[in-house]
Amino acid sequence: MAGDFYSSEGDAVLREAGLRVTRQRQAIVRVLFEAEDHPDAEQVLVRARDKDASVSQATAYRTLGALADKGLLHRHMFDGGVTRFELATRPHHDHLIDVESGEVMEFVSDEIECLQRRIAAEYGYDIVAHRLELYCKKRRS
Amino acid sequence: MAGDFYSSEGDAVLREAGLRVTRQRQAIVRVLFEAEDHPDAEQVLVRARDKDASVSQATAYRTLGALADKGLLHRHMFDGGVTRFELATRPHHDHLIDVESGEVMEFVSDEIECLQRRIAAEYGYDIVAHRLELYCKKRRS
DNA sequence: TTTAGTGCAAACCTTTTGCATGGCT
DNA sequence: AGCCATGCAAAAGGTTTGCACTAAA
Repeated sequence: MAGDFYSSEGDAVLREAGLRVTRQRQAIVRVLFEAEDHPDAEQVLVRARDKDASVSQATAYRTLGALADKGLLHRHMFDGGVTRFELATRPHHDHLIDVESGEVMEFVSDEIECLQRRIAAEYGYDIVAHRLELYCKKRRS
Repeated sequence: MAGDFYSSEGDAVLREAGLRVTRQRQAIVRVLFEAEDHPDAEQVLVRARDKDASVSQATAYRTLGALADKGLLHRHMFDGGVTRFELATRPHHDHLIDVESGEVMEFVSDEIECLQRRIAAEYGYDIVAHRLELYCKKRRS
């Protein structure tokens, strides 16, 4: 049931990207739909192999790259070193990272979005994309 | 004259980091003081060799890494793939990147800084660091 | 003199790619 | 059938590290 749902959703994403629907890609996209975190390629690979053991590293990277290039997936590099992925179908948000636990939270601020556009405009620019990350420590008071 | 100035400033930075003052490191730090852009390790290396041909790749990476770890240098990963450096002694600012020319501009917005702190506080957090990058295209109107 | 820094080259790690085979459409 | 996708393994690109030697303190 849940599997069917994700599977169909996933197939749609793949077709939208102009990619053929293969077992391996279905496994990868399902992992992305089920992910509640921001997995990197290695984690996606491991989880996808749980669904279909035949998924190779090359296919994981190629599929993630293709989906990201088509704009269906967002790439993040929170720490540096590893690229993390997130479905672009999710509503826009920025990230708050707990530097002690590594937990990543999401937030939205229309005020900040608005200020960003104003700043870009002052320089004569239009924003194509932006990245806002807050690295934080839990307040102990 | 200018050389002496930068040299002294550089020596101070190195001592502050608890590092020994060597010719190679002096060359590297001077490059950072003179840089008006956000060079990556490779660029720092090339420019440093211009001042002292004996600077090796290993020393460039080791020195940049040590200074960054000590907080005297900021690391950026604007595009993904390459780490770029910037002296931390410079006043705080965020970045606006022209995606067509690659040019990096700097800006400050007290309003945004303030909103960020407020958002973190809502989650019970204090901001340790943040990253705000606006990827933009020149407005053609 | 002691201890940290250096260059060189090899090792690392994540990501990409060439190639022959396999499988959507 | 045709063309795209796959797995494997090798390559690439940036960064790190082991080691014997050199130089700052």
